[in-house]
Amino acid sequence: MSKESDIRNAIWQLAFQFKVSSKKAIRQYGLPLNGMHVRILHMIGATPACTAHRIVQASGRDKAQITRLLKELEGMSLIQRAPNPDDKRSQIVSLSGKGEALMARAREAEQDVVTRLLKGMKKDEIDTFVGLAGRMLDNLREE
Amino acid sequence: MSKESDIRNAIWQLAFQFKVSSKKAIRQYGLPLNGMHVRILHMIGATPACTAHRIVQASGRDKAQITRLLKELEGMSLIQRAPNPDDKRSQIVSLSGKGEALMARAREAEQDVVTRLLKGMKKDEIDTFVGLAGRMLDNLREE
DNA sequence: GTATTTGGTGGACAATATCAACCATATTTC
DNA sequence: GAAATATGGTTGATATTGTCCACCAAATAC
Repeated sequence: MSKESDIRNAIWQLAFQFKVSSKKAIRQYGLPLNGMHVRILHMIGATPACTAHRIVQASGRDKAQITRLLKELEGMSLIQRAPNPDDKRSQIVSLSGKGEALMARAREAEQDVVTRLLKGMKKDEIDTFVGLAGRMLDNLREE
Repeated sequence: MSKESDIRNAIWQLAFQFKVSSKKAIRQYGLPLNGMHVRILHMIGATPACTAHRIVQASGRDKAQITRLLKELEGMSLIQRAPNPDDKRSQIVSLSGKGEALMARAREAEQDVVTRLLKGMKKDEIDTFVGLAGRMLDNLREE
């Protein structure tokens, strides 16, 4: 198989299996969340004064998709919105107590997957991988 | 940011951007294919005596999904089916002339993306990346 | 032979992604 | 300051991708 299809395959397969494993782990923990929910909650938890726009930029997803996911999360009482003092068009979203609690468990579940993923990998190998992935990502983005 | 979210992010973002870029390239070439179509056509082209089951195994996707994609591809006259002499339940799928022609162009489009992806990367870095990704994939699969 | 497994199909539906129109506020331009 | 434009966000509509389940027919195991 050519080098091109190797790298293509590596990216697609790894991402797909990782998604499947993560989803399964989250479900085994009995958490009522799907993949995108978890990812967005992560970002909200990690970003101070997080707005929808910030999530759009960080995730690269369509803003309509983000709007809907946020609405769902709010409907599940996992996040709350507060007016943004800097811009009346937008709101600042943050995790609710329930959201924090759920994410604590989600982190455990995901940690299991990452641990499995990285089994037998040395620290510098992981760094190398993340570094190379970052460079590829930059290559695709700058355009 | 922690090492765990680094690797998670690296995988998700890289795969997402790669998918977006590939899709855009395919569309710019004016090809009436979406991501899964291209991936399956690749496999069919590369696999001698390719059956649906083989695609299911190689792709890791649900067999119902594969059935439908194959039906669509057959509807577009990009593939053809022939009886499998080894097993009357299954059929051997192969690219039609039209399918071959389309894939020749799709390969060009994807080649552009891979070239961009790998810009500035040394050959051994690419090998390292593919190797590490393969090990991670094995970790997730063996379970 | 019957029982079980396997390759494949179809229905139903959930999750994810895309595109365009639109509203309210912010920002720029003059 | 008013008009024009840009930005953050929402909604509708629709496409793509993924999942689960029941089922059929042929293959394999017993």
